[in-house]
Amino acid sequence: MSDEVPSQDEQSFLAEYRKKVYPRPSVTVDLVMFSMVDTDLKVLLIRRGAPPWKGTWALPGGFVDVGDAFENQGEDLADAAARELAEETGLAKEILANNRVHLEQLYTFGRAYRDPRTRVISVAYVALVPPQLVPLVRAGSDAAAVRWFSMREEISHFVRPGENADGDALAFDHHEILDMAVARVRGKIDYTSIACALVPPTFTFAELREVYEAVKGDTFDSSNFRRKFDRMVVDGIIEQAPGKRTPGTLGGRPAFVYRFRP
Amino acid sequence: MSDEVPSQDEQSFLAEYRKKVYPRPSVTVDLVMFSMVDTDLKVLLIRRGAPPWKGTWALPGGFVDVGDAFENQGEDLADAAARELAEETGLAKEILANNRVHLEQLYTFGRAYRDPRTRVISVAYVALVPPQLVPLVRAGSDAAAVRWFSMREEISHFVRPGENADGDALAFDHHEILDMAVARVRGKIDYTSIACALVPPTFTFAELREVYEAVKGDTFDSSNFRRKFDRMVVDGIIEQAPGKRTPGTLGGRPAFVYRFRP
DNA sequence: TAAATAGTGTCTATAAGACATTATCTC
DNA sequence: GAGATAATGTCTTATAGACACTATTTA
Repeated sequence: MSDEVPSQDEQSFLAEYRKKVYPRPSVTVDLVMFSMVDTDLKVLLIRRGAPPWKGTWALPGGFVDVGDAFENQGEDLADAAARELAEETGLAKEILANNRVHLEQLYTFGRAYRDPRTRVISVAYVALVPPQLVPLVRAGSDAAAVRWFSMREEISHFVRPGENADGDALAFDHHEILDMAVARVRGKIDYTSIACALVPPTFTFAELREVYEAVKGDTFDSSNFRRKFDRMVVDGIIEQAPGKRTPGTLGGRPAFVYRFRP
Repeated sequence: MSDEVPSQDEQSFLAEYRKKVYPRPSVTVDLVMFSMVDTDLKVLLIRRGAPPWKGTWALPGGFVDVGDAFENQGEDLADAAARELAEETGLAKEILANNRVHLEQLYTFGRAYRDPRTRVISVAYVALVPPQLVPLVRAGSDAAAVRWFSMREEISHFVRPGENADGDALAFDHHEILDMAVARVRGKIDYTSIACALVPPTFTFAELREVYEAVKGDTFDSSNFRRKFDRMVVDGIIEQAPGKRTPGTLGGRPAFVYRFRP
């Protein structure tokens, strides 16, 4: 080896670099998928068909495809989340393309030993699924079953790890992820229009209000909520659609119908 | 092999699992460290001493230690961020322990090919560094230099990738990370007390107002801002400290001094 | 007409912006 | 006293909660 060190350009550095391999974590995306059924906020859980936590309810998710990690670096994180969403629900691409699903990154959970298999760092995403897709969801390949759980009635019965109580727990640290997801949606519903991702393509004032009430876990005064609703109309977020919709079975004044503005 | 499949318990599954190895990404933490110097919001950048992007300014950061990824799963993400903060600034543990630094996870950036070396997924953290630590920061081992850049005067001169203009760019996708960090702090300063992480241990009304003005990039009416300030006092977030502080060089009425409540 | 749901009007309390005024220091 | 900065007072407007009221449908 000569004393003269050749100026190592980035090309040759790259070739060198790829020879060294340090231990790396696995990276997954986990999905907190919310939707509305009747007047309830629901979250989609899968029953795990394989260890670890076999047989327990968990958030859907899967590994991010990173190709060979060098020449082919694989898929983006948001693409991985969208792919998992399609796979775990069995919803076809065309259906998802025609029914806009709100998808946003939530937080990254990477505590050591959160997965016994190996170091797993999980990037969690929140998905808001329009309610017309709920009946179409089927168990994907990895899961023994999928089910929509009521946040109000059912999720509260799951215990958190460390709570010395009866009842089932969610797999891994998924209760923590779910808690943060609810907090995110609750926070953002006040100053964004994400609620619109949880109503059908056309909806009434009352239907939008039900979304707010389900998310916030509280009731909204009809008159005051209409101020918020009217602001959305004048701001051009929503607009009136043709026709009216007759409420419940026992009569009542038909309501105007609205839709999103594209 | 017999027809009878032994019921595979989680223990044996684990042993099996570890034999298989799929390609994995590298995971890093990147830090957006903000502080105040005079009346300016500053961000700490390092000049990269090694390829890729050698010689360009970048956010400090480094790889997450994942141990061997199996029996030893390494450090938590927040611990990695805290460790990098200490390493890149040269600040001793004791100093950091005595000067509370606000550290929160921002977002995870994982676009394919964002790093030419290999697939790198970066968990970005925002750190708010109290101003008394600014003079103590020295270049860490990995960096050729560190410098606090004024968000108002200097960062605006860096171009974003794709902008066909003169001027330097930040390394990787760090401009995107920085943009999101500013947006996060700007948003949270309104409804949290994070501004308190950017003032000295004792501070005046005017000093806290300067933090708000630097973060928001706007001026605040003194009288109206005092309402916010008074609310923090009655809410018990801050309290009056003994003594007064004489302002600028040319006289003026001395101001009351405040501190955080523990 | 009763029950049910949709939609309107109004009073009040709170918070925020604009701006005028008083107070206390140094030189 | 002049200049400088700190602290207070007040008027107006915007927004949110509480609640009373009117409107339109079915059975």
